[in-house]
Amino acid sequence: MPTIVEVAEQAGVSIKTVSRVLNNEPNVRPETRELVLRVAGELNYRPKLSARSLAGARSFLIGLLYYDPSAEFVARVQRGATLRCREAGYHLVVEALGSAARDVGPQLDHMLAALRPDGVILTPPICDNPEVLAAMEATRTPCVLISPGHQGRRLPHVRMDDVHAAEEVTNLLISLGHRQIAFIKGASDQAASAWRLRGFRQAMRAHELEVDESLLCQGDFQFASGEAAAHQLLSRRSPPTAVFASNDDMALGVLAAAHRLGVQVPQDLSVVGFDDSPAASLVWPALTTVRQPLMEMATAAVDMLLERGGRPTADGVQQPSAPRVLAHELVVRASTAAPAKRGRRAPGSHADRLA
Amino acid sequence: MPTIVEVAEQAGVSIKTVSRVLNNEPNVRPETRELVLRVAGELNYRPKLSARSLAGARSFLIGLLYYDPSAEFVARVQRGATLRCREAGYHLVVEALGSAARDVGPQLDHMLAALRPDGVILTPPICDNPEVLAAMEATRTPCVLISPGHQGRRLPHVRMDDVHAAEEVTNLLISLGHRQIAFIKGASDQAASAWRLRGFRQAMRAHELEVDESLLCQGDFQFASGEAAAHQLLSRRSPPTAVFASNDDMALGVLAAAHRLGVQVPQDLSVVGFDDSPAASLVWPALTTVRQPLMEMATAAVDMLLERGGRPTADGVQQPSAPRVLAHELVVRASTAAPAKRGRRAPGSHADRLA
DNA sequence: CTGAAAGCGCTTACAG
DNA sequence: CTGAAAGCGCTTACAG
Repeated sequence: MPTIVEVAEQAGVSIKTVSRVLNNEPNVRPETRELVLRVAGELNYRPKLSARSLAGARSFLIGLLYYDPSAEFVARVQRGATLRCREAGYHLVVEALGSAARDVGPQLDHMLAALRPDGVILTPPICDNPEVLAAMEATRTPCVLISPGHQGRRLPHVRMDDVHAAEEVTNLLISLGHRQIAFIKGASDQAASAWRLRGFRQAMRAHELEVDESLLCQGDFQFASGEAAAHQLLSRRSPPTAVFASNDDMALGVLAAAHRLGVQVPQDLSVVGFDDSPAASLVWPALTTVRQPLMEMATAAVDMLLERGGRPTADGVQQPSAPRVLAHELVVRASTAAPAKRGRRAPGSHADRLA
Repeated sequence: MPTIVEVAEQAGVSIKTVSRVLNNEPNVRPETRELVLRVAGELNYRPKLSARSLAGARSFLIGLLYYDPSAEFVARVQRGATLRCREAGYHLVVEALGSAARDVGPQLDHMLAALRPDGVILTPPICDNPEVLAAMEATRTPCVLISPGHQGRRLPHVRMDDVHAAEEVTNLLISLGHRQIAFIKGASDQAASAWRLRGFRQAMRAHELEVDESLLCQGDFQFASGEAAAHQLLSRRSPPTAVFASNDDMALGVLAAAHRLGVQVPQDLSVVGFDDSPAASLVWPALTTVRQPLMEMATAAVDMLLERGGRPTADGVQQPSAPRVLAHELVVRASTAAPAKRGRRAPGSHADRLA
């Protein structure tokens, strides 16, 4: 493998000039630049990362830290991050943090000290882990959080608007004619759960519909909790005509329960999820849901990191990047429809008055 | 951040001795070793990877290359690989190769030249890409392939026994009493498709059952192809009582088609998939399928890489590691059952004679 | 616009 | 069992 010395010799310049050309620094005569570029190309020269990293201030490494999120989540984030990294000449080092939240700090310290990444991307739920956040600050490693909860919102982050998305979902159901809408909450320790519930409530209020608190079920983002909630909801005297589950896995549980109970979806029951997981389009009927712009969020995160990590601004001040909120997409599929005319609504219910 | 010099000064030894201790080299007095370890611990010293990499022969980096496999596949492989890497003091650099198979070579060259990973893990389908394999050989980078097709089987690799797994699936159906078993093939350009089909044929032959070639459908591993195949199969005069789809996505398609046509699963039709994707346990009825030991395959791959990358053997010869075949698991769930007694079998069929 | 020197923080060969 | 020297392949700060 050729080194910078060989390129310099072949081109008849100093290694410093080669370095300047390869790093796109100014103050090189166009002809010199071209010459160096040509020689480097001929020799198929690639600067060695470890040498650049040791000599310079950058490591050209971005860390991606995660712990047990859904496979789909990691995969999408990762794809966005690796693509953007490659464009910028960076590389992505991933680290799946061990399950024991206890020793997450040491694990991180080790990784940061050994690798000295120029930035780190943190995904839920570890982007809300105080120990992780503390380790990042202690080592002064720039980081960007993806979809953080309340904890992380004071740090640079990129997210979507969960509240607004949940409003849109609710509006869709209302516009189809649904009034008895059940809502299955997500895990209570995740911020997204609260935001999605808030969106649901806001949309209902905006349409002057009262939220029937008995139609609010506690779930935990798992399939089984959606299934259990649906069993309970569908065996009521006056079952809801629509169920808004806080994520797709729970919505799939609702679907399974409906199948088992002989409740037709979407004729007898509309079902909506959240996430647009792969399974959402693989089940029958395909699930109406919300697509998170995960790839876009990841590329934005890399951009934010590189902006920070790049040359300091003219005035030498590093502005902490402002949060970015990316657009989501309501994906309407086959699991939603207008409620059947001859519903089994309870007489005198709020819904009846509206109908 | 402390450097090796500071540790050496504090401990009153040379940096070479510190280096020896940290690398677990022999020829250090136990007391000296302990002293250095204590000082290093107090200073919270971590050797910088770029310096070790530049000075030494190892980069402590393992590359994981993939291109567009299922999210679940990457996630499982990656989790196994990162965990094992951490244990060994290594780090995992992932690279999602661009979609254009054309410039995969240059992308790889760049990555290998810049990073100089001590080894690379290749996943399907790029572990069968001749250009990729050529780039690996050209740079003499050790690599281990995960589940390669015929192309890659001459290189070090780790895989499961697809043929045997498919036999087991088929045996299960036969033992339940099925005789009219349909098989949906996978994408014809993937080796796993052929292996799974072979397992099916072998099991049928072992039970002296004839394979009805009209019950063999061409699929492509996608949901839609399974759905289409099922529509065709279920509208036959004498529909099969069981369908063996070469992967879960197609099996989910079969499930969807069955639902739509009012065919009860598993009462009227048993359905089996392959992969144990997350959706497999999220649909109703939950899918009987085969779980690939992906995490285990990944840790084995890292082990094989580290063995090669480690100190050369006593005789200085680097033995190419032998392939490793890891155990899979047949996961029996709710989508399989004995066929209904009053089947709609065609009179005089082979199945009738056996029944 | 260009270059000679020093140095990043380790490991490698070598010497004792 | 231990260490002084050289060097890995780049970038940084400086000088011209």
